[in-house]
Amino acid sequence: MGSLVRENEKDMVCPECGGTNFQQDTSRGEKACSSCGLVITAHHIDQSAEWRAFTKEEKDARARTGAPMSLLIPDKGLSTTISRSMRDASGRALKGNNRAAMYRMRKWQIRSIAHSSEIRNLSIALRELDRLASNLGVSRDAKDTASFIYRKALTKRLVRGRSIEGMMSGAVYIACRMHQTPRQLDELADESISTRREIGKCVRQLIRYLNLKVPIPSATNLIPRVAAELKLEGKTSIRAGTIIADAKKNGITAGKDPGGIAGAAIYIAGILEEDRRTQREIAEAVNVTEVTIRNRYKELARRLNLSTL
DNA sequence: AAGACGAAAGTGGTTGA
DNA sequence: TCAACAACTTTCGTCTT
Repeated sequence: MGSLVRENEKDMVCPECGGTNFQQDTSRGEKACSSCGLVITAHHIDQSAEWRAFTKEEKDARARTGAPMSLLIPDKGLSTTISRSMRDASGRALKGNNRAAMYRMRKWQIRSIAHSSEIRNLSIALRELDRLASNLGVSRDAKDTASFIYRKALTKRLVRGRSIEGMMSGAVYIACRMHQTPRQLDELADESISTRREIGKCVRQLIRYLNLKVPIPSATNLIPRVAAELKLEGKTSIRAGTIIADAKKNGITAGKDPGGIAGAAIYIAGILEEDRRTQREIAEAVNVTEVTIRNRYKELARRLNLSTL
């Protein structure tokens, strides 16, 4: 299925303007023409399994058939422990080879327990990832990245002492930024049990200890998603994009909430292109208040000499 | 009546001593 | 660790369409 889609993409031409460049709006599964904004394909549905398996055993274990496995029972009740007393069943001390063998077995057993606890953690975490990704419309690529980040965090023991949900939310947040489809901390916090504050902490930890380089969220990247949400015409979202580009050149955007900038740009573009949205609608879409939209928009209008406003 | 505007006070996060 | 600070929010009264 995947290859088919990719082949079609290669020689795709926009029926509206004949353009050949397309912008992927992964949050909605939409693809839009870069020059006129026409939405070409909507609703790519991911029909593949949300997990990956490399061996038959793994596949069998994860297929959703067969008796349910409870993740709430540690080791599914099958664990055995080897004591460190180094004595046999009748209490005699072990000697020589036996002793060494027992020591090795114990070591491996401990390792396997540690390993299985990671797997348990991961299976909970990946379920959380699925939930977050589908509720937030996160692309498959970003999802993979999030899962990769989480695994790294797990092996580096960063999850210890923090909630799985918070860490996973942080991983998703970072992954989205890396894929140029930023979500806001508030959006994550709405879907997660964790608070915005906790997620923020996790994000900082992840970036610091995994040495991730994460692009700063830019207002530009917010446009496609918001445009889709507000059903803007193509020309309007393009106009908004150029306004933001101008604003960046003039250095007005530094230190400002990208949501506010994007909102203001869209508001202005709406007026200029006769495709108006109310401040309230926009404010809701970009998660800032109307007041912020107003402030940014007045600032933009003044600094960019947009006299028609 | 809905939308836009702006003042004033409050909040959470960053910075620099 | 604390205070200062900028950006943003909340709230609310007023003006405009």
